[in-house]
Amino acid sequence: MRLTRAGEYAVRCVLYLARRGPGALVSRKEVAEEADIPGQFLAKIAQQLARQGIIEIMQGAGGGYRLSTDPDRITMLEVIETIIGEIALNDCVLRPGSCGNSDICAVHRVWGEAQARLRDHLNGVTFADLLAEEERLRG
Amino acid sequence: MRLTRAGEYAVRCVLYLARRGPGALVSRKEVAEEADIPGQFLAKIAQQLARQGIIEIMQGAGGGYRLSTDPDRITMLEVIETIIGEIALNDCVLRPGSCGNSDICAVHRVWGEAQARLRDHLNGVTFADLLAEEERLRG
DNA sequence: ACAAATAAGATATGTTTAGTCTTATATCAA
DNA sequence: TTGATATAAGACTAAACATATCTTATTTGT
Repeated sequence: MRLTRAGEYAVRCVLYLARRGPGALVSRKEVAEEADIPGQFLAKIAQQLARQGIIEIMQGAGGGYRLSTDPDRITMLEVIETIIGEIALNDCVLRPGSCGNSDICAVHRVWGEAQARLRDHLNGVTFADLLAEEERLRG
Repeated sequence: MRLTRAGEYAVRCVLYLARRGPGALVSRKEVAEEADIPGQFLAKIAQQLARQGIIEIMQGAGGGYRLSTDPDRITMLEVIETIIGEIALNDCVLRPGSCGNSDICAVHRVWGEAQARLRDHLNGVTFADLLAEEERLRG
């Protein structure tokens, strides 16, 4: 896998919305400026997050973005995989067909295990955790 | 990070050499054919592995590749990082300077931890382990 | 109706990956 | 010492992907 810029922006976007409070409606402009994300690019990313149900997008004047649910119910894994697809460390793990002998491939197993651990780890981190950690780091 | 094709080929190459026995000198042609790696591309990869001291390259007629040491002293992490550089899940973890506020960045910490775990895991797998696992899967 | 805001598709642009081509060099054997 | 075999190394190419930006349309509030 690889955390692309887009994935990083998605995390920043959700984290910023979480900081502004669960119910806050925040304009794209504000998110883009404060989280340092190119505006139009953010629009694309936000659309994916909205399709996934992580955020809600309000159109028209006074519109903007808002978290769909509480930060403690949004995990880093969810946000990242929404943007970059399922985390896969190599092709043959994600698509067994691409590795001719995946049944008898010992390497395959190692990658599968590493991938599972990584996903588990990221799935255990919510945006509420990130907010709490931020508090701790600042305070 | 991302396991590139080159990284995958490197693993296959070392694994094939390990299978043929620690002292075996194997031609590039044989490795390329048996491990299904484009010949010229394998040459590049082998050169990197040789520079790192993982394999030895014998030039000239009758030349080829050979493991420099026992399979139980070569880890997957070593082989992979020889080819793709240090495993990094995102930029700001590898280069703290690229994240403006890495000191107070909670996300940063999560990535750092995930990265450390992944590297530890891959560092714990040697090519002797892979051979043993292959035996087990075949048997 | 107008202004503010996002939606969505088309279009660059740059970087990386993956691989090939070519020329040079090294080694062995006859 | 010549020819065949084999790798070394750098230049080059093609395709894929990432990272946007541009343009036009649509939605919403006043």
